[in-house]
Amino acid sequence: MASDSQRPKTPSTPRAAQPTAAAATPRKQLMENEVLEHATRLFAERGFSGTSLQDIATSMGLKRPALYYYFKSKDELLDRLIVEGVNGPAHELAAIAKRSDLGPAERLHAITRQNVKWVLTHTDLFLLLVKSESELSPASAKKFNAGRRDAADMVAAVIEEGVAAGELRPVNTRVAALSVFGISNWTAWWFQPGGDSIDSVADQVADMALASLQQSDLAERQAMSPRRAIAALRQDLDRLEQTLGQDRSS
Amino acid sequence: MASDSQRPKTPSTPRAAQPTAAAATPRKQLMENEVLEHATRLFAERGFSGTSLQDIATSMGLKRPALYYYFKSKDELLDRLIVEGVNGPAHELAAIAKRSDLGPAERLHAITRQNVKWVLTHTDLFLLLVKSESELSPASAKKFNAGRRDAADMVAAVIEEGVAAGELRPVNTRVAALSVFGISNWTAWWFQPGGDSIDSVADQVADMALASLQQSDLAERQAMSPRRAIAALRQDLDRLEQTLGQDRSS
DNA sequence: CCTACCGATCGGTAGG
DNA sequence: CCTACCGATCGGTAGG
Repeated sequence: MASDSQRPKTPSTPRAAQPTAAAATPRKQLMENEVLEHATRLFAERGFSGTSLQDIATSMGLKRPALYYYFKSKDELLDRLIVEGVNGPAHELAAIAKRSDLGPAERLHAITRQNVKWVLTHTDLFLLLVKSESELSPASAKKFNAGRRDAADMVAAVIEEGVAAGELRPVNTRVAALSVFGISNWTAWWFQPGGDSIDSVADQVADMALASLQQSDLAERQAMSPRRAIAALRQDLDRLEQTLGQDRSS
Repeated sequence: MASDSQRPKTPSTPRAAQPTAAAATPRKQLMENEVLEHATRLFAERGFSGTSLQDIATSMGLKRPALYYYFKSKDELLDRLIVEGVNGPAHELAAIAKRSDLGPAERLHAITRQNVKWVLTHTDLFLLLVKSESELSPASAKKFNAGRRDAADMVAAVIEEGVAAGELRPVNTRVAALSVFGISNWTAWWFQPGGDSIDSVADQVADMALASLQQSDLAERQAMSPRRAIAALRQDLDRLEQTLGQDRSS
């Protein structure tokens, strides 16, 4: 076997610092990730069809055929990215939806917040997904659509629960859920790294999403039991007392 | 001058049924629009780079070079569509923003409603704009960005006014305005012609957009004058009376 | 609005 | 990971 001067020799004892099988081919894995990152950025900017493998190779200082050492085809490259984009946010959102320590309104807020944060920390991948949806392989398109549907169903279920609990307004849950995704996802098009932080934007957008569906005090009072109406009156009196307390002459 | 057998002769009296100069070349104009429509649909589906002139020609039953009888280049075709997409909704939105018969909250609702209706009646053109932004000529990109900025500024100004009037919550007006566009624009990705009507969806989304920024009764009461606090108390009493009236035994 | 043609570039492969 | 090459397709033009 000819020695490869480019590749540093690994220690002769195979068990040294290799906890997983994935670490067996570190060099190739590293380059693979490098290709994926460059491809994500370029596909997001110019679209899948608008980006040639030549573009990707040039951006990495490689010749185009070198990419075939890591990927079978341009389509496989895209499919790899799609899987990443579909599976990435799903688990975190599902985990929030299941939390029993939060009411439905609180979960809706947390989900929106998390969704915005994911979009803004994976903007290239997100824009790539949205722009290249029509160019996916049939298998990837199926996964992509299933992931989108599951996410919408999950949010719709939380909203449904919130409506039943009287925390949210009675609405078309499908329209409401998709609108929550709309307000979240659109951040990808306008967020500027120089201005508000990702956390700040996520908070503001989550506040708006929750407020857009929250039961107003007025509507709540209109459907109120006598006992709760009296409690509300007491609150109003407290508030009035406070207001007058600030200006005793009135 | 050689006569053109393809073009039907116009009546010798030039004032007959020709109100505008645009009607002078009806045949070519008609075909031009036909090309634009097919191009819009295909560009929206597969993107600008993902659609060849061959695709467009085939979809119209023409050979590819025939398209050059109507357009100088593929880029000119795109630019023509961009202008349509940028100028289309701008006037209507600006008109609503200026209406003095409506309060700022009402104007925000009307603007959102109109925006959703435009997106859902021009979905192909809208998706084309969003997907092909990076492939625009420098001149078109400039117009496109200016149009987007103007629209956001206009909505931000209405929101600012609503905050000053106490109708809307104090928020970052830029984030709020862009979020209103987010909830509106995203309808392009999920609206299904079979379900709720465009008007119904536009109403629901506008309700959510307004609610997302509307001053809650609670916050309003907290900043209330004694006179208004007493009025609110009276309303609460009315409501309590009504509730008890439905069940005199309690 | 067509046929015939152009150079450039595309994704992908052979062979090392 | 490179050089050299493949057929296919791209946008655009000549000439009618």
